[in-house]
Amino acid sequence: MRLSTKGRYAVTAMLDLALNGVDGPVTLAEISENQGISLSYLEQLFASLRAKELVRGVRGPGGGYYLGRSADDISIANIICAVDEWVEFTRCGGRKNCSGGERCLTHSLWDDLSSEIFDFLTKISLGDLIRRGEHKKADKAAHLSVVNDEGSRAA
Amino acid sequence: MRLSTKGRYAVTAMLDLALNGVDGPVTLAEISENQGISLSYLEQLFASLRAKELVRGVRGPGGGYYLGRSADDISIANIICAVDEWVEFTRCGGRKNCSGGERCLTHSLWDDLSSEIFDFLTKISLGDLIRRGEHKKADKAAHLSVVNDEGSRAA
DNA sequence: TTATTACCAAGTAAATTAGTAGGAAATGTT
DNA sequence: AACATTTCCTACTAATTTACTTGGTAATAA
Repeated sequence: MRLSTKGRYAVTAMLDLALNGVDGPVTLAEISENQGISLSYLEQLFASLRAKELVRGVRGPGGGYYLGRSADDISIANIICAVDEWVEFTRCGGRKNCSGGERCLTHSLWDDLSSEIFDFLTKISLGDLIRRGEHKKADKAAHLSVVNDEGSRAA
Repeated sequence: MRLSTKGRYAVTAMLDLALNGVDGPVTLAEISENQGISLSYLEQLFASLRAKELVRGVRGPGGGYYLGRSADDISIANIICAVDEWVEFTRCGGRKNCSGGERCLTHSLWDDLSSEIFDFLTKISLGDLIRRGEHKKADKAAHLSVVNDEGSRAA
């Protein structure tokens, strides 16, 4: 698992798309404006996202992007994997007596950790993030306070 | 939260240190040999780890590194933060009507996700990883073992 | 027909990663 | 005291990745 700024850009853009794409497609120009990401970089990111069918593009005036499927069916891991090019970390394949030997122990430990993080991010969907945001928004709008529900954490 | 190969190197090295440092300090040369990380790069990483007091160096012959504190008191997040230089992602500080406005919503959502991942990695200690590895080792010892050695690969 | 949008490819500047080189400062051993 | 070993420190560099730029082509609604 890899978690870089590139992945964040992608998650942020997808979140923007999910939030603003409820009625009609969202253009990359809008997302670029909203999130301060260059248009061309977004194009690169969306090329990857489109390849994994996480988004669907519509050309021409009034066009833009839709989510490729329901926000509840798109996990954060999906998004990050689409743009971040899964990097194999254990380079023991070619190294002397790595398999079986002790020196690979740390590698397999890291692999376990890595897939645990992956599982974690797999369980969080775009839909989850949106609902979490709606709670926040509602709280703010109603000027309520003390509703301390499970997901939201004060910072 | 950031999770790069640099962080992995650090976690792997710390794991190596924790595993091999039970009786006496471990030299960076050993870790370099074990993990296939260049000595100088390890020196850089350990400079950061030392600054956060996650390791303690002993100079001279027979010297090397100890863990700065108990393996149970060192979280994966500690390690990654030490070497990875926490990057503030939300760049809204200077951007027009970002605070309060809708355009910051995705940012705060990402922040929540980010700190959730951070919490997750905070709850996993080096000690946890080691214990997990010991279980694996026991399994393996009973089996022993397919030597999966493929000869040449460019170093 | 035209403007608008996705889509595509090549190149580049900036940042980060990973490694080199050449030391100096401690410290145990001889 | 001399020496080898090791951390510690600085500066440089190659490779890679990130983020952006430029200059298009293709589809499509108006």
